[in-house]
Amino acid sequence: MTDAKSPGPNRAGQSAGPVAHDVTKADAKTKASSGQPARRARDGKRRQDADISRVTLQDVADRAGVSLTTASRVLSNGPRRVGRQLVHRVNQAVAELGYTANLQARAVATGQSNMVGVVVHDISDPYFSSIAAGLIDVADRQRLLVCLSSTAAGEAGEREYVALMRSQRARAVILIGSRTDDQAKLADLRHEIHAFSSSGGRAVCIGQDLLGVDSILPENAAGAESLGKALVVQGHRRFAVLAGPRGLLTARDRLTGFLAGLAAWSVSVDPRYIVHGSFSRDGGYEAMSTVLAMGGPRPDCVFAATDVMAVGALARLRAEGISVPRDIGLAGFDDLPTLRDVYPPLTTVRLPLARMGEMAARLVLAEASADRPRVVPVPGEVILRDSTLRLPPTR
Amino acid sequence: MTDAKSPGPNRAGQSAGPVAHDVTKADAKTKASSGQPARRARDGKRRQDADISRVTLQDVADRAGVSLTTASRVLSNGPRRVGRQLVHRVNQAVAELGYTANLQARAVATGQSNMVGVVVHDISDPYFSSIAAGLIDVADRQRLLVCLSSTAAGEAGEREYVALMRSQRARAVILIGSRTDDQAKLADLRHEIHAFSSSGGRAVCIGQDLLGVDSILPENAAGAESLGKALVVQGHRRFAVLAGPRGLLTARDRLTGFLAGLAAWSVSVDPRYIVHGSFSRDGGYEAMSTVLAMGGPRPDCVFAATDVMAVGALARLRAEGISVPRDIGLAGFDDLPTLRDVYPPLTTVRLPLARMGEMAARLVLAEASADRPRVVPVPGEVILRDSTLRLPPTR
DNA sequence: CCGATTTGGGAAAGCCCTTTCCCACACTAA
DNA sequence: TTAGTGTGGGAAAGGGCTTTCCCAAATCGG
Repeated sequence: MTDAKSPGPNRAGQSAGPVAHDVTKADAKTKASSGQPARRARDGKRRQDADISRVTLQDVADRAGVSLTTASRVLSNGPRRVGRQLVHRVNQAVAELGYTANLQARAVATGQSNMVGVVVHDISDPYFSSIAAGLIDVADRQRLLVCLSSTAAGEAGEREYVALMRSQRARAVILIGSRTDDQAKLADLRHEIHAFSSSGGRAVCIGQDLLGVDSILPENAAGAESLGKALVVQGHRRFAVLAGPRGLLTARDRLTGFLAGLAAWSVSVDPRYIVHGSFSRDGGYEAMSTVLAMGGPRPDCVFAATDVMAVGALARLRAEGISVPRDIGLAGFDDLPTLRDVYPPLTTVRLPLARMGEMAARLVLAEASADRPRVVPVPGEVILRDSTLRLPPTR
Repeated sequence: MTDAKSPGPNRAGQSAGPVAHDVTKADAKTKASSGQPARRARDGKRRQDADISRVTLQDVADRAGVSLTTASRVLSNGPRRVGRQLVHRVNQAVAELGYTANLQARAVATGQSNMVGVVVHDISDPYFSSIAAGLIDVADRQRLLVCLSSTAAGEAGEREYVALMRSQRARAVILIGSRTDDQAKLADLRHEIHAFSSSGGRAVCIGQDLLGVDSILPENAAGAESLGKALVVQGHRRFAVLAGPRGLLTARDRLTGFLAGLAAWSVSVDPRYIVHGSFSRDGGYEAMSTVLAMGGPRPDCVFAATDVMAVGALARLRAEGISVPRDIGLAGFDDLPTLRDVYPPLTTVRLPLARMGEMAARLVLAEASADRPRVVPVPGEVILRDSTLRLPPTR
């Protein structure tokens, strides 16, 4: 068994013999003519790094017998034209040496990069990965370099990553997910974003419009409100809510929106039946447990603030032998594609997650908004499925 | 009603006025003394970019009244020590100017970066996002910059991304997912990876050991074999296999492993009941359709090459009114956390996905393997759940 | 008190590119 | 002929950082 833990034998010269067009540096130099002391010194130093061969533009220029300038002009497609002959010679040299431009150096020289930082709370959460997928799709196509960070840590982690992106002189940063109501941390984050923006970067936020930057704004409250109304129309009256984490704004919006929807039909919720829990399968499971443990009449419908929580709740109900929807209704939020096949099919509010990611990417590419940040509202669509079906009492 | 769909009231001066330590460039310059023509020219050029203020190390040095060298030494924690006084002055200047080192420039100067490129087929697929989560978790902790690309395109896209990473002088590249048996494309990819490695980068592969680099290797064949045996033991005899895409090696391994497992108990599968389809929900759905459309006796157990396919198959069966496991058994592979609550609970082979990501990250950080690439096998664990339960024929 | 070491500071040479200038050399138009 | 206008090439000045090298001052053993 090849166990990586083992100390490992001595490092031998593994350098895997030269491939077809893998001309060595030495070879290139014999053909090149110039022998400035500067280059000699460099090569001397290079020797230390054993077989690591870094080909530079100078090497290409030497081999093609042109100046560095010309080589650069051929490779970076600027406005300046170069004669056919030389273009060909340069390209040939590039191929022969296996040269690739050093993008870092180019970024330093031009002062612009094509890196985009993306911050999600947890990439393994399908909510985020769906958004990220849309984002990456567009970004890849536009030859942007997407850097991803998973910051379960919250605002602190986000702040830190934005700072990192500023250091990287990234072109843009996209924050996905909800913020909490912690004003101090929020201020920190805003400050960092401000610094990022004023150093020339673009910032986009998906989820909330409170960072003072362009935002993609899912209509959590409105969506939840519509859902609430729809559930009342379906005949449900006694509700429980598995709200998200206390203080998380998305959770709050969905809760208040939902309650407003019920209130529109004069239905209210016993505050004890509003249970907070994390936006996760386990959070839903536990919150559901809490609800079940409570005395009093069992609610006839449960609203989980996210589909993922709903799945947890479903598991808990199943464990208890409570049937959905026969014994109790269950609704979620997000309409995650991954969960579209759970049984029974979940009533939920659909958000076009991949689209939201795409929109964010496009917002990044668009010109920075002139005076005030752009805010793109994204409506949610209530999808009624079996999980809240009101079955005839006869059966 | 908090409807975000409405045009929304005017967003007042949200821009959070200048914060305490937000000293402007101009301010800094009045205090600085030196006025070399070089710097003047630079500032003159800078003016064009309106308010975009890029603070450089030189600015910091000027403000602190030290040399560029000293400032650099304070910030890049090299071996060289600097006096307490100056350290303090520099740090103060950094804070006042809100300076952040330009990591690109640093990378150019030092010749090393901390970027790690990660290639997945589709980040919204929970298989990949689970692995990525583990990976990013470790990488973030080690202050590596994770860049992600979703290349549904296959080897071509992978090759391109590896090339990009070489251009970026990334420290490592991690390829996640299976390759096909297209030898030409594979050779291209290997060649590109070789170029990447010999320019000093590390390469790690998760899924297969055919790129000649360090690999995390899930034991697909062995896992599927065990599963096959277990299912026979459970009493199943007539199998159908929803294999993955033709030519995809992971799919092939799982298929052959499974068949081998059955063969160990002298059970064979009618080749017509081996249906290929994409590694996706829809792929499973369609493959299941094909199986159902076939005449002849219905199989009593279906093995889907991935959990995601199994979910698709389950949906298809449900649509047909066929009950799992009463009428037919169903097994998957991967044991995706996201799908652990589907009903009925899926028999499957568990792969420690997040762990695999972590292992890959650690492999990247470890020294390059001495002579031959390291290969870390990852065993799969058969998990028998209700979906293949053999119910007593009486009921 | 003196040569021998540390210390700690800075000038300048790199790192690998891009871009600005400047120049030589055709051509055209008058 | 005399500008006038492109063209296409290269030297050199950046871009923002690290690191080498050199030197002055401080410390130290005897």
